[in-house]
Amino acid sequence: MANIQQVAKQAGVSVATVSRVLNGQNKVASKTKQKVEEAIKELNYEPSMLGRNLRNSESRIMLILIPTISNPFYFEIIKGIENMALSQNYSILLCETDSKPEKEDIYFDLVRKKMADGIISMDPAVNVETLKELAEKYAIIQCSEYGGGIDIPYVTIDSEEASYRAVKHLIQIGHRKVALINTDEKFSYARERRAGYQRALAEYGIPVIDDYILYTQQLGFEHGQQAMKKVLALPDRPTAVFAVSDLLAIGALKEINAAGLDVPEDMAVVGFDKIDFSNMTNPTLTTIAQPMYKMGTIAARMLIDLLKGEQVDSVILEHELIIRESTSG
Amino acid sequence: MANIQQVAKQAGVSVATVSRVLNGQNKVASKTKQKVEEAIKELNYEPSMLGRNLRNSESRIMLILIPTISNPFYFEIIKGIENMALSQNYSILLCETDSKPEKEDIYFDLVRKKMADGIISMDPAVNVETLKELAEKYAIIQCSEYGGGIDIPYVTIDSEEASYRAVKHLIQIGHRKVALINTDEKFSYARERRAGYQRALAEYGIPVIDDYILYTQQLGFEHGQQAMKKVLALPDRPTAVFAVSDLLAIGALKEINAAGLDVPEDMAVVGFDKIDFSNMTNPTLTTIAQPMYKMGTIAARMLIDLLKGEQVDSVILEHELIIRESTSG
DNA sequence: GTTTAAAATGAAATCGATTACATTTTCATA
DNA sequence: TATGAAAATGTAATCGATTTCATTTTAAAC
Repeated sequence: MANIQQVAKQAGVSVATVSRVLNGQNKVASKTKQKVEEAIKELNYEPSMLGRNLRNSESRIMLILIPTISNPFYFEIIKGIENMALSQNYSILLCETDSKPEKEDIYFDLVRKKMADGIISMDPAVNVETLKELAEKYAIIQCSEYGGGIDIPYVTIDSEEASYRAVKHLIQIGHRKVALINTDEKFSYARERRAGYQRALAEYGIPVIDDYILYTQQLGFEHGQQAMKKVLALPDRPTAVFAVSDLLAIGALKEINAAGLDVPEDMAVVGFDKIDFSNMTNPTLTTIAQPMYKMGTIAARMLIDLLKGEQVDSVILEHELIIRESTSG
Repeated sequence: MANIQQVAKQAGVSVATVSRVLNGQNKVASKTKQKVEEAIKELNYEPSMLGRNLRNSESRIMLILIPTISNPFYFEIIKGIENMALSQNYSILLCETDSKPEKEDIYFDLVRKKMADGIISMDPAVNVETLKELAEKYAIIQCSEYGGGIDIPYVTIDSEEASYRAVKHLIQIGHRKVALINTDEKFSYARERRAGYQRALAEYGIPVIDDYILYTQQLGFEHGQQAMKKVLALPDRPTAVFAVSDLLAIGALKEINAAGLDVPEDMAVVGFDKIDFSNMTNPTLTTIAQPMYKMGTIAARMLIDLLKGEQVDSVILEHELIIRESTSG
C-alpha cells in the first residue's frame, strides 16, 4: 500500500511531479514521466481516492434514491445511470427508502456529510420540503417522478398523454366501460394519469363513473389483485382495465384468471412501464414503454452537469404504446 | 459548510475537543460538551466524511458485485446486506458486472483505490484468479455463489441437497422422465445441482438420459424458453422439468403454454430461488426457497467482521421446497 | 493551604492526495 | 558566452477530520 511520497522517493522526484504524471494534464518531461511510471509499477502503487477526494472536496459518488428495489421498473433506469456515471468516473450508491422518511433521512445525511456529491431521486414519496431545502445546497435531479412546482430539474415522460393514449386504445378497440387502477393521488403522476384517462373518455363522450376508478396504496402485485377483486365485484362490470403500473396489471391479470375469465375476451388489460415481466405473462401485457435506459443516462448526465456548475434544463422524453396479447385476442 | 475548525472557534475550544464530542467516547465536561453542541447547531455543522475517512483510512463503503440487476433473485439479498450495512454505518455500492471482466476490473479498482473497504461477490462468473489475489489484501466475502477451492469465506446453501429434494419431489408425485435445465457447469452451483439431480434419479433406479439434460448460457427467461423448446421436441418427451432458476422455469412455463400443453397435467415444472414472480405466474411455480434476506445480512456481517480483523467462517444456510401449482394439479 | 492524582483540554502531527507559487533547468537566440 | 523566456520541477500549504502526547484544570485528601 504505497503512497505518493514513496513513489516520489523511489523515482527521485517530488510528489508534485508524481501527481502531475498521475493526472496527465501538466507537462512532465518524458524521461521523468518514465521514471515515475516505473516507480509506480515497482511499488504497485494505486492512488488513494481518500486523499484525492478530500483535497478535491468531492466524493465522486452519486446517490440513487428509489422506493424499493423490488420494482423492476427501476432496472433499466439504474443501468442507464450506472453506465453514464461509470464513464465519468462516478460510482452509484443505491438507496432504498421503502418510502420511509427515516430511511430517506439517513441517505440525505450522506450528502450532507459529503459521502455523496449529489442525488438522483426516483422516489415519489420523498419528503418534498426536505428535498427542496437540500436542493439549495446540493445537486439534485428528479428522475421519472417529480414533485410538482419545485424548482428541481427533472427528466420524465408526459404521463397525462401516455395515459390518454392507453385509454384511447382501449376505446378504439371497442371498450366503453374502462376501469382505472390508480395509486394515491398525492403523487403527481397519479393525478396526471387520471387526467389522461378522463380526457380520453371525454373525447369519446363517455361519462366518468367514479366506481370505475380504484386507488391502491402501492404499485405492487398484491395491490393489483385486490383492486381487481373490487372491479370484478362491480354490478355493472367494466370490460377493460388500465393499471398505472405493470405490476398492478399483472396482479389484475392473475385475479381475472382466477375468476375464470379470459383476457382479453372478457376483460382487456393495459399496464404501464414495460417491465421485463410484462412479456412473460400469459397473455403478454399491453403496456406503455418508457425509454428507461435513456432516462437513466440523461438523469446522470444532468446531475454531472449540475455538479460542474452548469445550467440544467428539465427534459420530457417520448413514450410508446406497446400492443400485445392482453388487448388483442 | 462549516468545518471543525470553525465549530471549535465558535465554541471557544480546540478541534480535539470538538472531535471528542462528535465521537462520544472520550470524556468531555458536560458544560464544554454543551457549548460545542450549541456551536454545532448554530453553524449547522455536519462532519465531513472525506476528512474522517482519510484520517481513518477507510471509506465505510462495501461493494456488492452482481452479474445483473435484472435478476430478481438478488433483491432480497441486497435488502439484507443493505440493512445490516446501514446499521453499522456502511453504505453499499451496487455493481453490475454483466459478467464482463472489464467491468469487474473497474470495480476491483475501486477497492484498490480505497473507494470501498471490501467486497461481497455474488457473481459466479467472477475471475477467480483476480479474486483470490485481491482477497490477500482486501476483505472479500462470497455470497450465494462461491468459486470452489478458494480460501475466501462464503455464505450459501447446499445446492446439491436442494436439487436432490426438488427432483425427489417430482419422482414422488409419479414422474420418471425428468428433464434438467441447467446452466454452464463452469459454475460450481451448476455442477452441484446436476449432482443432486443424478442422486435423486439414482436413488429411485432411474437411468440418467443425457438428452434430458439441457445447458443454457444464462439464467434468463428467454434461455428457459429456448431450452424448453428443445425439451418439447424430444422424441421421448419428459413429463417433468426442473430448472435451476425461476426465470428459466418461467420461460419454460411460457413455452409449455405456447405449445398448448397444460402445467402440471402434461408437464410439471420446478424452479429455483423463489423470486417474487414465481408466485405471479399462472400456474404458480413450485420452487426452492433460499433464505435470501438472511443470506444478505450474514454476508454483510461477515464482511464487517473481516474488516475488523476478526476470524470469519463460512456458513451454509437451510433451504426449503415450496410446493405450488406447477407440480400439484 | 498544599499536595497530588485524575480529569479535561489543547497543540500539533497525521492520513494522501492536489496545486499555487517559487525555483531551477533547458535551450534558442543574440 | 551571455541572456531571457519557456519548460520542468520542487516546496509547502491545503482539504477536514482524528489522536498522541503534553499541559492545564479540577477536586479530593491531608
